[in-house]
Amino acid sequence: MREVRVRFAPSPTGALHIGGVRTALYNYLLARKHNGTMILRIEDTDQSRYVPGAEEYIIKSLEWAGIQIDEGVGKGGSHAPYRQSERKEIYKQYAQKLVDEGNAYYAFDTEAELELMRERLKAQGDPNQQYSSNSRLQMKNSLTLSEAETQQKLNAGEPHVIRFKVPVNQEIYLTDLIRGEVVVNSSQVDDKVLMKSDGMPTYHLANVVDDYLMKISHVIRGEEWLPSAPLHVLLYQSLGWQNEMPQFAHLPLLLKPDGNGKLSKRDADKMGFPIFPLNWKDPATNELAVGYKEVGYLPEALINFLAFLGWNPGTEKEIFSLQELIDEFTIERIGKAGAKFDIHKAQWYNQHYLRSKNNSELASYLLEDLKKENIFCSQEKAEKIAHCLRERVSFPQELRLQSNFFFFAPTQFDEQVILKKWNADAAKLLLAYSTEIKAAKNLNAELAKIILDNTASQLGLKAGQILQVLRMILTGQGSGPDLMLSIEILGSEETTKRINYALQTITIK
RNA sequence: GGUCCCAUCGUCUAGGGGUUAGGACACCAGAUUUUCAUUCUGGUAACACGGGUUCGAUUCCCGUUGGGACUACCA
Repeated sequence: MREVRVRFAPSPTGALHIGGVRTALYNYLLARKHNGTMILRIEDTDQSRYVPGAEEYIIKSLEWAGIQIDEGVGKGGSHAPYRQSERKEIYKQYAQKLVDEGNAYYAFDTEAELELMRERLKAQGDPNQQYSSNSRLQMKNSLTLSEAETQQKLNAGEPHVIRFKVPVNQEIYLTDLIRGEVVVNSSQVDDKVLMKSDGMPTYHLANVVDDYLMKISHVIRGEEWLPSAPLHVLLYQSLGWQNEMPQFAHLPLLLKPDGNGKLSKRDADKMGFPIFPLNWKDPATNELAVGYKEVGYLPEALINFLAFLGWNPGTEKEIFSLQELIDEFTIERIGKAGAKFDIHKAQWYNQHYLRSKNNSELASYLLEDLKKENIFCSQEKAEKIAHCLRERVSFPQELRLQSNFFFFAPTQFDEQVILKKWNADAAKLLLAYSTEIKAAKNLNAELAKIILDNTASQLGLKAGQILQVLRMILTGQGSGPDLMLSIEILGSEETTKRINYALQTITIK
């Protein structure tokens, strides 16, 4: 097997889509598995779609996800530059070579003329109105113009493109690692523009040239590229690189959760889940799209989830660290069918990975959030809170959300709960309990429970009678973490204070 | 419209000529929990359809249907 060199090659037209993260991940897994090289190439040949900040965003996103780049933009390497806009001269050379050898030609057609061509072909009943072997001879290009005319136009600086001269009626064979053999007749391929009139190459030329020059061994990309793969094969052949052609693997698409179609930002917004790894503020609209990171997804959870969208190891194991994914990954086990994106599964992974953290790690999430609100909390207390909340959270932020009553005493109580259980006996027990708790030394959950049971039996009552009320009084909530543990964290002073407040506030009916 | 790709529970998927078609998420029920959550146990639920090939097809082949991608001087 030749040295594995793969690339992730996004264009900086906005934030990195979650599907792009998966593509990057699969590339990365293959590279690491074979001690190969992961390259980041920025495909910024469309100046009109360039979005400032997108490149940095892509790099940061990959970094957060744990996908490491060995070579490329922001990293350097022996095949630099890795930004296509900086490789203009290189593409020009190869385009020239194609023209010189008769595999490409200059075309001077205007947009209006192209439109006219399509209409004409349509009227003729041509099923696909393409600029190709059956129309190129009717157009204004170096195939129809004399050499002198062409040269004259070129010298005059007339706007022009370079088009690929696709061979007539030729079967193009392409082996895809995921889909097997694909055959397409060249008559279905149009004379694609290789060099645009602004002097920039199109994706097709730049991609092939760069993959060749950067010695890419495997092209792993989304299925949306499958239709143009035959064109790329033809390009490799015309450039004489058929023996160095990379292997192709076209990944199944990520589909929207309901209905059908490619997963889009719109769908994600509608269903209420992120589509981008990190927060992204659209510089054009100033609109903020919340990222997976900010919503509280752990990178290891997202990665595990993403890896299983279209790939699986064939065993029943579903929890995989990045390293385990690297060890197990094979292209052969990537599926062919598109995968609907189910955020529930991602949540489940997140919950799993969050729980695998120890109390001190969980505490630091809580502490961080508290700090933003200027709420003081000791490390010890935070860890205790983490301990009693750890089975109840799927996202780090929930630690703060669910622990509010530890920091703020409730001022209002749900009447429904109070009314149901409140009576003279309950009040009596509560008062007695409050007194005992106040006197207790080294109060902990166990002791709080013993005191409650003892107090109740001394009064000939049952602890169960007031538990619900006690919870409401102490936390302001009808449900929550273990009450005795909560009392331990609250401490004897705060606990008695809250009980007494309730006794004063709630009037017995 | 044309070209190409795809098709197992609601979802992600395993499997493969003869299986009680397996797992996970979700959902439902029961148990545990003084609550809720967790946890445990159990349950509902799938081979799109029609033809072949075959002793036998969900699996192989063809077709149909359905879905998707592409069809720009965007990637």
